[in-house]
Amino acid sequence: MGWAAVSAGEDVRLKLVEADEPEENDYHLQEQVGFILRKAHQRHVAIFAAHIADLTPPQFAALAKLHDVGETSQNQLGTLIAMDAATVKGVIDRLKARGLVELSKHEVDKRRLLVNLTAEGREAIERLIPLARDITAETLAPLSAKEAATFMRLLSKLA
Amino acid sequence: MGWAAVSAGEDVRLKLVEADEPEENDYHLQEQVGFILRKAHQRHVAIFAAHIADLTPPQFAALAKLHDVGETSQNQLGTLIAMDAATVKGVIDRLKARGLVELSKHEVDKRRLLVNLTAEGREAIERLIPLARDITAETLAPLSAKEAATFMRLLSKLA
DNA sequence: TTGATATCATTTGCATACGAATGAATTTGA
DNA sequence: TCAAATTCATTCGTATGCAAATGATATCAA
Repeated sequence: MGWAAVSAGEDVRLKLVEADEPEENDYHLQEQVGFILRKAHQRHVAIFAAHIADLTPPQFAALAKLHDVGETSQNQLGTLIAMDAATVKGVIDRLKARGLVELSKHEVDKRRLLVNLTAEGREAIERLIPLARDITAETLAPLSAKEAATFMRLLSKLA
Repeated sequence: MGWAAVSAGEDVRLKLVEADEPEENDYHLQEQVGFILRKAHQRHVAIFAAHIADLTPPQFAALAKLHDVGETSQNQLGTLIAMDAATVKGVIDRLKARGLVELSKHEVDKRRLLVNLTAEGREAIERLIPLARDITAETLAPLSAKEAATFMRLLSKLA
């Protein structure tokens, strides 16, 4: 440590600080919620990829939400799956290129771009939803059922 | 829905399924741990950006870890902050371009690229760490102290 | 010793993710 | 009604994030 060479003077300062406040002087990155949140998300994405190789989580989210609510505008879909306009455009473009969704213009409001599942897209999402349940289960596997319920409740408060 | 035209027959099927298993037939994206994890992470990144505008969370993580452990190889740093080799290279390149880290070759092992904080980088991270504590606090603000402790414990199990 | 492995770093390609700027269309309000 | 504000979508630029391929170097093992 840097203060070893001048330990006498520095020691006094450190002791005073510690006497004033019980606060930890060190900063431990691995204890910060943002860092752990990022790692937990990484782990989940890896689990997802192991179960569903041909779709990313955002792509799955778009299909699942379309399956849930039916035809919507691209922007509205983005709101529903927490993606900004630029991001959702890319996701939808790739799903369209693969024939899983189709686009059409809104009859009345000419600004809107309507997105809908194709038959193939519907078949795909209905086939994948059971796998998604497995993904959720595997992600939460390190927790007991009670812990998982607590975790989901608290995580929801932060999202 | 496709079964509307044959609703009578489908209704029977659905009821039988529900009788067999108490399982929920609907799939609710907003209840899946991966989706909420992604949103919680998004919220944290937004809070981070509001407090520290000129650095991203990964860049901060790199500086904070370098401050903690001192000079290391680029790959080793990546391991410590949970980034693969390709990602950490980009982060370090940008920090180097801003004069916050400096690179050097390992004397013995010529494969390794050593990374270290510059004086400016050290000054920056020491100035920012108090803000990072605020970021952690604000991210966890929706939870009580007890809930936050529980959450951190459970989240760590998933990371 | 040397051939097979393993490690470190780089590069390429693809996929989010978001701020900011832009343009078209719609809605609002004086 | 019509100008201002808003909404929807697109585009650009920047920054992760990871798989896969490659090259250089180091280590291991027969």
